Amino acid sequence: MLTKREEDILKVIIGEYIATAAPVGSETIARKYPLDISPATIRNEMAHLEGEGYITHPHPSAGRIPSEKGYRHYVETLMDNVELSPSEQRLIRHQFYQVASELEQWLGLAATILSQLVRNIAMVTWPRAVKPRLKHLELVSLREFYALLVLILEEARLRQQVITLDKAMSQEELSTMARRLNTAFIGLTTSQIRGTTLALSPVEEQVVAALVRMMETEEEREGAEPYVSGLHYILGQPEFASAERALAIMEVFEQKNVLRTILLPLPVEEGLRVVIGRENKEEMMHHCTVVLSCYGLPGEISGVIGVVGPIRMHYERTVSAVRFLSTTMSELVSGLYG
Amino acid sequence: MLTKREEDILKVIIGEYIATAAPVGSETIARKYPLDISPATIRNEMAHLEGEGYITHPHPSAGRIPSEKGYRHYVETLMDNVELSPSEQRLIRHQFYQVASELEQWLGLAATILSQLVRNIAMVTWPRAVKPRLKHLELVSLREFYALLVLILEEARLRQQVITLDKAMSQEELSTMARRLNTAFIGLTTSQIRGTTLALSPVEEQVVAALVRMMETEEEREGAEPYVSGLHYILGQPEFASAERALAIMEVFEQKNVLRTILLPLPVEEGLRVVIGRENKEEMMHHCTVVLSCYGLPGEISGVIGVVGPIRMHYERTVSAVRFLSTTMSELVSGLYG
DNA sequence: GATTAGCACTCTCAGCCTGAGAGTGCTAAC
DNA sequence: GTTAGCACTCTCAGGCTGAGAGTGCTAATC
Repeated sequence: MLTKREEDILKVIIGEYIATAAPVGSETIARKYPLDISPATIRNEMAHLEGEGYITHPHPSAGRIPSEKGYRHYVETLMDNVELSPSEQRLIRHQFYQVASELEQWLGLAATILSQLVRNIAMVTWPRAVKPRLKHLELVSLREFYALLVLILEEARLRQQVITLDKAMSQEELSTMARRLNTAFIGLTTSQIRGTTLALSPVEEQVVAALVRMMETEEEREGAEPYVSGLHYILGQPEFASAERALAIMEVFEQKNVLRTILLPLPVEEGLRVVIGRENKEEMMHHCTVVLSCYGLPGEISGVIGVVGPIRMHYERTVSAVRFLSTTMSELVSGLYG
Repeated sequence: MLTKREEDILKVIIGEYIATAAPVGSETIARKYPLDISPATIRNEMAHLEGEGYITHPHPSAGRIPSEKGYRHYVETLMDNVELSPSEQRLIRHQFYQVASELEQWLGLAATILSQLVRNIAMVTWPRAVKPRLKHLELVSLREFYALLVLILEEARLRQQVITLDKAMSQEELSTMARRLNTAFIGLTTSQIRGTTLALSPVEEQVVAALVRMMETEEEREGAEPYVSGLHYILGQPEFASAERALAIMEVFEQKNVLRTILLPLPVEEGLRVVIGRENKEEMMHHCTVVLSCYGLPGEISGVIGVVGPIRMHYERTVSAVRFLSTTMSELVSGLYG
């Protein structure tokens, strides 16, 4: 167990280290913070903190830096729970109301705003219903034997595909077919559509096959690529200046499949989660901290919003920014589908 | 004017420098390439090449490196005009035929393939018709007073927007309205739609206003964000290892508006263009070379495909890769809209 | 007259050393 | 329990040095 004073010192060390990126010495603490104890006492306490594993030495004569255990303790108990300033909150809300009320726009905007707020990489996934349901389908004639099949799913998501037809069909005929299929399939999930018994012409069968295939693809993929913003911030961080680690991060963000492993650890419950350094499953992310939160309508339709940055990140600000944007996005989403 | 032998030497210097990123000395040239002249002679020739501005010294006792003028000369006259190997060509074509025949998929795939081929950043814009024309519109009821307006434009592009309605309308009523508007507006450009005299109900007027606004936005924006792939390659290049220049490039690619200045210099004629270093308008790009090509159906519907990398890039390979992919994309696009 | 060998000269770069600076841990005194 | 004092350790920037690479010039050669 740590004493109150040890916790104070740990908090100061982490605060200083986050701000300066340099090891923190006992002298510095005594000078900058009014703890009213001498450097020597602080040194004794630090020796204990080190024994408990909350801080370490990069080398014998350097100051102390927080260990991952230290950060974890900080995030869970030490950290103040601040909020974004009212003026920032107003500004952000304003930005959302300025763009068209389209989900796609909001997602991009949320990623941009968040990355600027925390000066790190931000990412936002599409909110996903548990199973895609067909809301509407449309067939548009492109030219003989070719038509564009457009699906509108719940959550106002569009999917399109060019399909080949067995016989030439006019726009009239296509529209009639679309109306018939709409009546039959509206509001259904993939498996329900497959279960429907409906007398289909050969051409209709083709269309339904394509439809089912598209919806299955939709079910399978763990969401389309998330919106990512602020990749360049990683290059400004001293711990990634060497280009080598930065390269690793960039590769993670360019290989879409790896991204999944970052976003996966969040159970679909509400609340916010901080994954520090080696707590990440993906080895490439061992030098990063991820702050994630779900947004949307829990149980119905929800996505993930989060930040990726170096372990030495400004946790208070990051957590408050992620929390605020996740709340804002939840409001927006529920406004659209509530 | 340069003599044949000087051109040979220049070509060797550029080839060596591209391969090794290190200044090239007279000894190296004599040893590695069978020009059958001594280092001393090569030195004399190099002095002349330097006088003419084709190469420079980083410092007095280093070898020579090509100047931008040298690269330009290389690209225009010296460089061999190679093609991708038949097996590579086959592989690429195969990859295109494997994905669904959707433009969106092709664009992403083209960017990915190109960036892997040249190990640099690749980008592909949407192909754009000169003026967007309405192909089909659709109205889907979301809930009372809210509807989703879906536009399908030529080139199979979808746009959607949630609109607010003055009075509650059922899906039936919306479909009827959509049919009426389709009949009136099909195949028209924005200005033609505005010019149409048609008796409209207040609600219809709302929809048309939204429709016109969406199409205008479409006209204005110089294409949606291009597909970009391979950002991480820039970090592997020795000239960008310092993280500082890499940062500049990353910022260019994250601020979408700046991207326009990279893609703008290409006149909408056919053919390929190489923009070397300071030839770029954008100052941030002064350390980069951009290789661009139009693709599509000239005059009707065309986009841009290209590569961004350090000035010291493998020009032969880059040019051949961009050329091949632009041809392939042209074929695919014309297959869809020819 | 073009080419080349020889050589002095210049500059970079890695490696080494050094002293200043920062910080610790221990001990003994308060 | 706290603190002053001090010896000790380690890093880091700066200066120095020798090896290495490459040039440009000159004089000899083809």
